[in-house]
Amino acid sequence: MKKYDSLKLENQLCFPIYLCSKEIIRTYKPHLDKLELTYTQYIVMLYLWEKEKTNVKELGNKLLLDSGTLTPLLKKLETKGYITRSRNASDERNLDIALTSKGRNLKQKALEVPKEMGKCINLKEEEAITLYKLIYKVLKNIEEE
Amino acid sequence: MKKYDSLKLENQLCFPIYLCSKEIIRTYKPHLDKLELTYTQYIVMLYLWEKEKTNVKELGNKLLLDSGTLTPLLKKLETKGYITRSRNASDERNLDIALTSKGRNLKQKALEVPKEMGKCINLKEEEAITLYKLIYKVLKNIEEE
DNA sequence: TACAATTCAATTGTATACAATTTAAAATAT
DNA sequence: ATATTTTAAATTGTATACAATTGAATTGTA
Repeated sequence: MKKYDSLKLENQLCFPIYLCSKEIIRTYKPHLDKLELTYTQYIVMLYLWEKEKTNVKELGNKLLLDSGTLTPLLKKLETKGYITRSRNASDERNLDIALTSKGRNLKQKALEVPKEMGKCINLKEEEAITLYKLIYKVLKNIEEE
Repeated sequence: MKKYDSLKLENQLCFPIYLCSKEIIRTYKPHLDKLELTYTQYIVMLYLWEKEKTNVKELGNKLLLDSGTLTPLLKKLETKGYITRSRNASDERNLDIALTSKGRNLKQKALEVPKEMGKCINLKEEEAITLYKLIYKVLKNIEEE
């Protein structure tokens, strides 16, 4: 009889998730190159395309990134002309981030990206939903720790 | 009727996987600190605890890391005394990696890590298996691309 | 055999990631 | 009102990640 070692499976669950994250990001690269965005810059833009405005603190909470990562990244997006960075008038500690029209226009080109990526990931809709739910369950469980 | 936008889901599948990978690695940190290992160093050690010996090329293929990442990381593991690095005698292009006795002994301490991590991830065995299979399916689909 | 092509680790350069510290601003307490 | 504490972004330092190049060793080929 084959013994099922759940401890080993749990041990190894992180590794394929880690590989999967890296591989999906690698697959994004050629598509994002066309937009002059890295993956992390892309998820910042995704958030801005939804919200139009944000600030560093909110972005850090949503993307789980700290200012050490965001500060240089946002400066690059500013240099590319996709966003503006400005101190909030009523609380100078906060740095407001807003889309420029150039950044807003980029959304049209970006619409092709999820289409191409869906083809690569290539799961049935039902499988994608199951995976999505399980990943969020793990995130929730870790958060509650 | 609620319209289900599969394109949007596919678009967003990468983001939770990316978050999940980061969060699991963050959760590993306090446990791995006890072993003086980072997460990437830990997965190298996991591979060595199974195989005892390897080389940079094989490690790169298994962990999907290139020499730019592995070379400095392996030098650190050598400095800690967990591995040896030596040119292969029959083909000097290859760098052999082997466990030291100190590295081998570390495995005993490391046995606690997956136990603690299983508690954090906290999925039912059936859910963990489903997640594991779906993640590997995505990896396989991307590889075939 | 000599020379071209290939292979592999190391190096260089850019971009995350995050812990820890610093600095400035705002909120709170005395 | 001033001092203390808290908050937020920036900075510093360490560690991945990976593309592109380099250099040494090996293989394939004319």
